[in-house]
Amino acid sequence: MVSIKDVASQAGVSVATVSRVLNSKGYVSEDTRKKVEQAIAELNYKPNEVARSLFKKQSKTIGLIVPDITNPYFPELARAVEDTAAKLGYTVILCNSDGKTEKEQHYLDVLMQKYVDGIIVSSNTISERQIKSLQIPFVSIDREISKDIPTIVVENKKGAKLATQYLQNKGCMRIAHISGPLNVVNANERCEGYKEVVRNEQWFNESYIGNGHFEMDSAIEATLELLQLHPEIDGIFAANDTMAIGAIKAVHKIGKRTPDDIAIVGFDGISLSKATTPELTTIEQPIYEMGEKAASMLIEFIEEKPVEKTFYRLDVGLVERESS
Amino acid sequence: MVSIKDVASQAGVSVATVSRVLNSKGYVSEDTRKKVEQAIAELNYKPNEVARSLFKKQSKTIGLIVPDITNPYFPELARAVEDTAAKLGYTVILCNSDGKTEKEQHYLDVLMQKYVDGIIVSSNTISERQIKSLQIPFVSIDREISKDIPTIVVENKKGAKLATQYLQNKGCMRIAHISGPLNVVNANERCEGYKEVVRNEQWFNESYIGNGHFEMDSAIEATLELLQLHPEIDGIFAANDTMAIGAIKAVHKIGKRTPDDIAIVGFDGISLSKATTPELTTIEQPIYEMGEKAASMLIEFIEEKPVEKTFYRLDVGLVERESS
DNA sequence: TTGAAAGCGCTACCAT
DNA sequence: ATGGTAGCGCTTTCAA
Repeated sequence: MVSIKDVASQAGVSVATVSRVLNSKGYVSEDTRKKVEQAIAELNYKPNEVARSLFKKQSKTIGLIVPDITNPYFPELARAVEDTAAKLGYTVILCNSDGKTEKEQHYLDVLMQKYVDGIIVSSNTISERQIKSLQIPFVSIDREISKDIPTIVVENKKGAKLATQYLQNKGCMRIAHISGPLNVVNANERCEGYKEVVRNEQWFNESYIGNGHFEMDSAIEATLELLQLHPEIDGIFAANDTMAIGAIKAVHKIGKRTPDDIAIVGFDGISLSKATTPELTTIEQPIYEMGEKAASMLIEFIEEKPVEKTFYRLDVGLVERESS
Repeated sequence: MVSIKDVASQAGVSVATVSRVLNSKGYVSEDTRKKVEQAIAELNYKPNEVARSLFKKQSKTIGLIVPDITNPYFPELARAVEDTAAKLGYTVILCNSDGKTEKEQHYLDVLMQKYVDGIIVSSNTISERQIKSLQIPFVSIDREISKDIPTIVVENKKGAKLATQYLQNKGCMRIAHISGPLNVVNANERCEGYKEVVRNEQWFNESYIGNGHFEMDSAIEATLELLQLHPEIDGIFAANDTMAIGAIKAVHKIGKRTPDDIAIVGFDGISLSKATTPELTTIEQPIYEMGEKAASMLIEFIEEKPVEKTFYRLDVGLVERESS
């Protein structure tokens, strides 16, 4: 690799001068700048970012910790983060935590050692203390950890109400809910939204809520149980799209039809939801926008630019398709 | 951040000694090692990887360039790469190229500046010359660039033949193909495999091949055209799962049924293929294994360990589900 | 067995 | 306007 020294001698100047033209900082005469630029071009010189990082104590790199990039919600998020970071001159290190505290802590350590300039995390187990002790810019996405931590989330409760009311308006008389793990804030909020709508219905009781883990198999199982217990169910609101797809499968399995016998609504608006038959009616999150916002906010922190707001609760909307 | 100096003075030794215990290299008496380790623990010292990188000229980081992480094929691949890299002490920088040469070149430059130790790329546009000029370990995945470049691909042709023959065995009399972009090697191989099976059928001619771009909308369009031109088609082999899903939708749209009227087989085995109704019969690639292999091979190169083989063509298999 | 010091490539301060 | 040089945190000779 050609270094700044090579450029300096090639151009017949000192490394200090080369550094100046590199960073457009300090006085450089037009003439010498030309010479240096030519030398750079001739040698195809690219400054060594590692050396820069060591000196500047920042690396133009951010870390992104997600539970599992294989979960269809996260690729779009990751893409948005990467796009935005790249646009602003940053690079992103991807980490999969599987939602496990040890893995998260491990990655946090590794990222700190690599001098990343900031971190975006989607986690329910990480604590405010843990984050604060890092002492670097941080954004929590899709999960609310503390009002004190910059956060991007969506209107979970509102979305859940929207979904449930929509099902009511469609004429559903018995609406069940398949929840996510209730210790996860967003799953809990979605469940609350559902309950708020049906709580006062005379038919309602807690047995209309089945528990899933945000993935398909658990939802199939939950749906099957629900339908056995309450054959009169004619509408299901699932706490995410993957589970809604599981619900569709379960309904199909016992020979009923979607939406004719049972209408189904999901949550998230992952691209998968357009690929199923019937296409899924869902509460759409602005996933790309969330990633974009998280990255740009993080980088504003990093570059110490003024940040107007540090807590975003983005809006969601109903996308009506064929499953309802 | 606490540095090696802090540890040294805390332990009452020189930085050289601390470095020795850090790397278990050179002589250190049991006694002083204990002292140093204690100091490290007390101060919760973590060596600065950037400084290490600068000296060692390697960063324990690898780059992963994919066209688009949002394409359902790549998350699983990325996960495998990340898992394997993490296990071996490496970190991965994710880059989305959209298959564009400029973006690829840009990321290649950036990754070089960051001193990544190696790069894994999925690309059709990148050239052997480009790669060779990088002078760092490199693995091409899912795309064959040159016999000279370490590569992980699958038996595309064999898989395509498998799919087409299977459709024949299922009793299909007129089997169409929806190809990917034919300038992409794997799309071309899959098309060749299909042709090899049907070429000698009396009904066959090139108009049974529709062109898609490996994504859903193009496949819907292609299928609609194909079906209009040849209403007698009773089997479709799509060059990837996303397009197969598009085909299912198109078939559904014109009121025919899958698999009763038209059987459909895809290619890839992405997790999406299990989520559709009907579930997709497909030629399954060992995606995770490919990512795993790519990462471990790359790291073997990086660490200059002996590598037995540098070109893997992994096997594929038919997974029979409901769409056929 | 340990320490002093050079040097990885770069930036920024201080001279000139 | 330009150059010399210290120093970012670490590893690795070389000497002691």
